[in-house]
Amino acid sequence: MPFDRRPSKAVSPPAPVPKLSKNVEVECSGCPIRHRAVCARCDADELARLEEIKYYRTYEAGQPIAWAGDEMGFVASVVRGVATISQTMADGRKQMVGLLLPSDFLGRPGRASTPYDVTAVSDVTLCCFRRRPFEGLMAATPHVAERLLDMSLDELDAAREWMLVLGRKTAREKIASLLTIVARREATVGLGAMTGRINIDLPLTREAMADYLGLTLETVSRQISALKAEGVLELGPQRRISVPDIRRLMAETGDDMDGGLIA
Amino acid sequence: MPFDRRPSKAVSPPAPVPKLSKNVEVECSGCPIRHRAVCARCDADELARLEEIKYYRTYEAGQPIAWAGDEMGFVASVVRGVATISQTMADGRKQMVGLLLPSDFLGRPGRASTPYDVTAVSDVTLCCFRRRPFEGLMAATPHVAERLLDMSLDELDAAREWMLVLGRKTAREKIASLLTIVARREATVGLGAMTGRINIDLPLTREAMADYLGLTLETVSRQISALKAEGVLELGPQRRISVPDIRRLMAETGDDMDGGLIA
DNA sequence: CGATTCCTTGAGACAGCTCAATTTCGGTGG
DNA sequence: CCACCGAAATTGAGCTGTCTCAAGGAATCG
Repeated sequence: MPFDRRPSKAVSPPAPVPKLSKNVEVECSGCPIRHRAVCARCDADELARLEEIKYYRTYEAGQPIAWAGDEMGFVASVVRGVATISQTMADGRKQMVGLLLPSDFLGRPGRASTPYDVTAVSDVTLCCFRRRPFEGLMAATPHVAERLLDMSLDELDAAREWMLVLGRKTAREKIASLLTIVARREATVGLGAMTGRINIDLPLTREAMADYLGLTLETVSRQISALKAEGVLELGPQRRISVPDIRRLMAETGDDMDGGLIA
Repeated sequence: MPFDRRPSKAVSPPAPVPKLSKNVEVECSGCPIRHRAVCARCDADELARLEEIKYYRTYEAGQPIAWAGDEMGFVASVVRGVATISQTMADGRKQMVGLLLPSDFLGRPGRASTPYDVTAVSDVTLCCFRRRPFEGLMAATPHVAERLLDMSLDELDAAREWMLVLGRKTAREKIASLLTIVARREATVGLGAMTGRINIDLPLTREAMADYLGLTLETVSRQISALKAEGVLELGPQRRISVPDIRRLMAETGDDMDGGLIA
């Protein structure tokens, strides 16, 4: 059953009716990404106005969220799940250019159509805001725009870090970098420090990793096998990866990891 | 001989006296990047406040503007010249992650130190704003922050386009992509349309291009020689490149260039 | 003009790609 | 619960685009 929106209020017909899913989380206050998403700095008043224009939408693993060139009537925060942002060339070569994890922002205010394919990798829940009202809200209240600027600059840094990975690192270093980055991100968000054993839950197929790293899936597989053979990582079922000693993995990234957050 | 500036106007003392260079351009109204830089949307009032905290600084070709890890007391707009943003790995591998052309913004409000090396490639003039006052101004007036968000999102798009280049394109396609991007940018800014013969003034050495493209300088040289041999481009003195037919070059980028701005 | 820096070109090596064959995994229905 | 199926992953063998190492040549600048 789709979440039901406030049942009162004779539904204003222009609103696009999303046809999805059972979850009915409406309270921002209880939202798992409340303090990390684009709404992080909103005060009660701003939150209330966001709440008015927000709705949830879910996608199953593997489903497209948008194709390049699509009109996107909304922008959104990822509440849970993982999605990828990718570009495809005419002959099929594909490159992932972003990974959307919970609290990440999707879409660009002021632009109607995405230039990227966006795909749900695991089951994904989005907290969507219709674009127009969101843009109005951005103009009216400073905190959303401020936060979005900060998040965008973080993304730009991430993209630049990734450019180094793509342009200059070996296959092995690329794999280690991907896993380290995801591990770091998971450590930051939730539980666990960047030390000792770490479990990485990265629901990407070998092919998806390859598209991320600018490699072929065979090369990804070979490198992972090699790292496993050397004991740097262990493979569980369900694409689960366990890293006995995160520092050994980080040592394989090629980065100067002195300036690390190592205990 | 460098441009000489209006010699008049007793300098207002509070401005930090840049110890550089003879040029003293003070009027925003006559600024060549007035309508494209971070100040583009400022009204007269906001501009006046910017004018109070701004000062010019110049760097000669080849000089470093900042090293990774440096404290940066200012943020800045590039007024003229070209600078590169790059990252270097411990073992010397280097990757450019950004190209700063006139009107581009340098630095991140809210952060004291750069994570990147920034280098002047040609003689560069920056319009600098001391960081603290600039941050204050951003909080106080909406137009600067708005414009900066837009510019950052454009940069993010550019970075993502670059990720495709780095991850999935062949050496030849990389060269063609770099030249096309610069040509497009030059066409947008100034003179010339994206059609017919185009002159590209890209003051990058082969090595710098290689660092940009994730290649070696030898491969860059070979590919450029090949394109020249095929008549796709002509090499002048001073690193000047002339493209007889821009569409032939664009056809080599691997992009689907249907959606082009081709006449 | 020398000296330096940048560019070009060649020849051989190698990392990662391509093509191809199994094997393992995860689900599904009998 | 097991047999089966398709998708994903692994592994092998040979190929190739780019890198590495090396030697000249062309600019540019005191």
